[in-house]
Amino acid sequence: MKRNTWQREAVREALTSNDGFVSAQSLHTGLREHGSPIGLATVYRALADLASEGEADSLQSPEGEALYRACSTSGHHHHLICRRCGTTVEIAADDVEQWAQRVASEHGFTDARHVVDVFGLCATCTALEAASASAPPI
Amino acid sequence: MKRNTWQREAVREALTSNDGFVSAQSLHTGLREHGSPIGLATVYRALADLASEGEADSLQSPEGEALYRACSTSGHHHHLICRRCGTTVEIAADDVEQWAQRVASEHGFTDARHVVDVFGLCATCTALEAASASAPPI
DNA sequence: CTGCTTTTGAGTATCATTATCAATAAGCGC
DNA sequence: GCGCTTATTGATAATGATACTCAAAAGCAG
Ligand SMILES: [Mn+2]
Ligand SMILES: [Mn+2]
Ligand SMILES: [Zn+2]
Ligand SMILES: [Zn+2]
Repeated sequence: MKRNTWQREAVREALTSNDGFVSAQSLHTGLREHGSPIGLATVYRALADLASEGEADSLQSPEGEALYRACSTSGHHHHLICRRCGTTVEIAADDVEQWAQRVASEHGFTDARHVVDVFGLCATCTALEAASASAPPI
Repeated sequence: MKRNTWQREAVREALTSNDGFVSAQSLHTGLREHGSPIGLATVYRALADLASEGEADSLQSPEGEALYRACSTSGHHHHLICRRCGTTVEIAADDVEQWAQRVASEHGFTDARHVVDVFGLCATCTALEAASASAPPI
């Protein structure tokens, strides 16, 4: 049977209290910095579990690192992610769902899944970027 | 200046003669098996160059490995990929382009890029799958 | 051809992720 | 509460992809 441990709960909470996507590594570092003695392997396992149970969403960063997030929307959805700060907006996209399904079957493909993510700079990071770009060097 | 070497050409050819997405590792293994003494680091460098020059497309496999392909379409496009054999179909998706752009700006995001890939089983692999599933064990 | 400079590649380093496995601790019946 | 069974943990090692190092090799302008 599946047992309840403070470790799993700690990972769940850390994910929930974070509003953007995070990597297993950074989540582990964060927990440690807050005094938790949780092990790295356990964080990886907990995240994999949460993801397989549908409690967390995961995606590959453009650099290839796996990122996780506790999403509020329960059904299938996609994400708009700030590539600087990780801030994430959940987005529904019925049109895209249908498009993906149609395009696959039109070419004889079955069992189609899709990866649809939008990466950009959130409003805050856009402002910061502009400020630092126009700021004169010392 | 950029020099021409048989290594870069070998990678370009290997990519072109392959109709699906391939990883740097498997491309290197393939070249070696055909007698080429090309080095692994060179394959990585050549693929990175081809990708940055727009001669190759790249994406992250669901497992996080970088895959490359020499695409016939020159402009921006997406892919329908067989997760078993790698066979790839290039697909245009104007609707999705506009959707991505709109969704980003609606939320104040700037400099938006998107990742849109469809993975499935091509017709051939679907048939093979069905055959092996119904085939009685010895 | 010569000389300068880029490119190569074997080896090493890095970094994320997974596997090991002995020690620990849930949850169960009592 | 008390053991007992067994899932879970975590330090550590293993794996695997990718990047770096640097001396040797090879383009190419003159
Ligand atoms: Mn979708
Ligand atoms: Mn697009
Ligand atoms: Zn941001
Ligand atoms: Zn196939």
